[in-house]
Amino acid sequence: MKKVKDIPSCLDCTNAKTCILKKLPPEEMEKIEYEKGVHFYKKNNIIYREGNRNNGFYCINSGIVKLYKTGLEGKEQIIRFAKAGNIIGYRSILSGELACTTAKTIEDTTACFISAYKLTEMVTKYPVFAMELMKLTCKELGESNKYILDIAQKTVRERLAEILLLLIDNFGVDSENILQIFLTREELANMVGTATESVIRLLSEFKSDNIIELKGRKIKILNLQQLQRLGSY
Amino acid sequence: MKKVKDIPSCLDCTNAKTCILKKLPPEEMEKIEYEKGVHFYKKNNIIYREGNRNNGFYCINSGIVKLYKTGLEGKEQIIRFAKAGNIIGYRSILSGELACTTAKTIEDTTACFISAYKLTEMVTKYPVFAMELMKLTCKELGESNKYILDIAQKTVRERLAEILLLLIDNFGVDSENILQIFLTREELANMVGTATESVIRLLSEFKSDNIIELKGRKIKILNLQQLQRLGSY
DNA sequence: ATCAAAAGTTGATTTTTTTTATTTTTTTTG
DNA sequence: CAAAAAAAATAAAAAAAATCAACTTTTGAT
Repeated sequence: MKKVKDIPSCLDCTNAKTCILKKLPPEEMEKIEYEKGVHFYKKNNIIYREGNRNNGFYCINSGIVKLYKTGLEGKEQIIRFAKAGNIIGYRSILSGELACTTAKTIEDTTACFISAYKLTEMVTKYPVFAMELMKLTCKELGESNKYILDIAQKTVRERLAEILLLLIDNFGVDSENILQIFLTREELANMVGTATESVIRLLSEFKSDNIIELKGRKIKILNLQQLQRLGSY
Repeated sequence: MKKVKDIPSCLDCTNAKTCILKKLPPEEMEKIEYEKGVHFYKKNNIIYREGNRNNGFYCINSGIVKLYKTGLEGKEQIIRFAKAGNIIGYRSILSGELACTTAKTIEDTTACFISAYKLTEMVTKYPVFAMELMKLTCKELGESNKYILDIAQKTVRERLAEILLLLIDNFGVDSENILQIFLTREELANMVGTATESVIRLLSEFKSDNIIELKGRKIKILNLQQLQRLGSY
């Protein structure tokens, strides 16, 4: 007897450790189970757009989403990535503003959709959840503030090193020390806040300094310590 | 019959319109009245330091505070300003982290101090307050994210124009169109994220383009429209 | 498998911005 | 009020990064 696979259930979600929804009491979890929607997105699809009014938020079940703002002439500035267990799209609901970023998948992604109404209800009804969500938001705010400092004061080289370290932290490396997120050079540039050519050039430099090894979009970390020195992490 | 002046009371605080504490029920306001501390700071004094563990937050009663991160070689990056009616220092309490910025007065300032314990109590007990605080945090997050885009993609000239517009929004102009916050060129540079000399040069340019007029730290706005065009606001 | 499009690479050039150095002005304070 | 300190202004040189242009490789769709 086989259960309908692929449709994620909050109750036995494998992202339980990191997911904020687990801070809700079990009876509430069950209710959400009925009310939520489950959405599938192919790679490179937009979940919501900067400027939209979100009427709900998303809990990533699997896949990776990039959150970016669009600048003049359409250049993307990646603000952060979201992976399994993370929530996205809640900021604008809580602030009563329009979405400040566009959310686009960079891998096939499954996400649960929970309505804005439900979110405010959860915050109002469950102080533990409210505190936890507040904690999450405040951490994000701290990270954004750090980002401001970095972009304002560090060189492109330092920032690239730091971004690589951040990605290692976030997505880890496999047994061969290969970073487990595969971004285009352009996406890396859009994180660092620089031109694609600059990223290419610097990656080559890191390679000739034996800090990394490149194979297409795969980045193998050869010398973490030196990378940390470069990013003054 | 004269009351003790200078000691601000939440109950008849003149910043009532903007202050988040006003979202608490009256009986709670009265309690805070007894429990809070009132602190006075001279110009250029530090309220708390980046890396500190804050055991409370501050509600600015009068004055202006700059919140900045310190980068390599001690260069400040101003993240935002706080004025009467704003609260500072709450982020690290809620995230359980260390303070991510230093708070320093740029004018004589009076601030009320409320303990971390009280803050969590307020969030847990009063959903309306919790929602309002969440809203505030999420707005701040949106602003920080916008800042990232600007610093990453705009030129120094555009950023300076935009910072001036932001300051006008925040602190207003008097009847003579003079911006009502008086920053050093260095502080402006620390907001824009550039060298002091660049700010000086660009301000001179703005002046010769009849966009602004300078008299020491006083900046008179002559052509708001053109400033907006420059900052693509 | 082939073709077109997208992504990646490289070198040369130009622009922007920072740094350094020096002078002038303003502000502070004894 | 005057000396000292801090801030502002200006110019020139150096460095960092962006842009431009040409070309190669990879990827995805038919």
